[in-house]
Amino acid sequence: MKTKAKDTKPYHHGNLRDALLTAARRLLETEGHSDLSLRKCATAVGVSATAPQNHFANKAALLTALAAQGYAELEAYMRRNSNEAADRNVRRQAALQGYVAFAQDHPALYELMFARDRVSSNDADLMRQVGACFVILADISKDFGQFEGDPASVDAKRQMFLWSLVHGYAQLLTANRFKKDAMLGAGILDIIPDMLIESGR
Amino acid sequence: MKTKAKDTKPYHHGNLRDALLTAARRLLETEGHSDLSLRKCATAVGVSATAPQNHFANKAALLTALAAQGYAELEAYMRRNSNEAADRNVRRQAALQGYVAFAQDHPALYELMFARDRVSSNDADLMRQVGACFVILADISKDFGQFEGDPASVDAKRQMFLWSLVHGYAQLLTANRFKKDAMLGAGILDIIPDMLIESGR
DNA sequence: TGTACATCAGTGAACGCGCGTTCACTGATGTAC
DNA sequence: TGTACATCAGTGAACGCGCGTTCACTGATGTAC
Repeated sequence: MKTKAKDTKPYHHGNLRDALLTAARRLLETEGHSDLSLRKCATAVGVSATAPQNHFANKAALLTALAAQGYAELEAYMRRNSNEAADRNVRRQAALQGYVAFAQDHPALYELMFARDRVSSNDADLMRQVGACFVILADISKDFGQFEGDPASVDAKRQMFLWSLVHGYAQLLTANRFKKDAMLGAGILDIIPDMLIESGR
Repeated sequence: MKTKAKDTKPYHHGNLRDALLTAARRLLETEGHSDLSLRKCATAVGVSATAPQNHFANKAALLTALAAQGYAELEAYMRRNSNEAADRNVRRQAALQGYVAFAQDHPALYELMFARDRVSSNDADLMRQVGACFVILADISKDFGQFEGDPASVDAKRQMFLWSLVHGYAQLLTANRFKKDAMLGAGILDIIPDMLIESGR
């Protein structure tokens, strides 16, 4: 950024990759996934239609980067109201509420993150960010609920249970599928059966 | 269908609407949602590009009809291994397994059915089919799990809990998000904590 | 410290493609009399 | 029972649009000597 600070637009953008991602996120949330195009992102940033090619090979690459960014933020949301020193029960509640809050704040991005075949799921950066979220999930699943089987499969079932529950809740909530009045006030913690809360401490 | 059974193609198709829906379903599952177009459906059926307009105003109308069809089938899957005379515990297990089986058999359609903003969700037929599925959900949620609150909100929480769990499981499963070996053998019934099964009978 | 030059990150015109949609039309069907 | 005619469900050429992508190019940056 050592270009002279005139008001003439510099030839090189400086941080086009990030600018494109930001524009893509905005378009994703405002126009929806299927109306998102590389050209629109380029135009939004004020750059020619071909400029994005220097940073993203194609639309899938941009969506993949977007999803990776999403998982990084999801992790931050899950961590934002607790820390490693806190009781696991506190960590679990905070992580679940953060998870749902993320989905509510970025519903289109959240949908993209869990869509089939829209993102190249073997991307290294994406896998890393997904892994970081899974670490939290594994942590808050420990000792939660009773299941049958050997230790490894009990662990797996705990993770699947909690992840399915919070993911399903987040998606049904953001897709506006909870219609009944009595549903509207119920948060993620409210729909976990009491007995699990007792035994999960 | 009183056209003479020559091998010359009749001018009128006879059942173009259904034929288009069938073609659309095949394209949806094989090519993915974003590559589905009215023109492709028309071509697949062997009809001109403008013929579909007589039956579907636009792509959204076709997708909506597709989703409605999906909910009707989901209901059939949920009912297929039990009947109203069976014990509620049997009905619940059968419905949950049927639900997941449907998602596995038609993953792209299932994703469409729960996507945000791809379908006109105020469509009367669609709402009716969704309602029929919800009736089953409400039935199998009765007396399942303990929650706090007045009866109406306890009912709502039970439904939200079970729906979130099975929807999340179905979606994570079909999106191939269960990666660990120990996860692969665990079905929807395996990830419900034992204590709920005991008390839910 | 200067200069030459390779590399990087942009431009802008042009392309072919598939899309939904319009338009004037035509063949088949159903109905009134 | 026949006929006239309205309506329905299709055809096929044409359109404008936005898309990703190509191509030759150019301005800015970084580096070797």
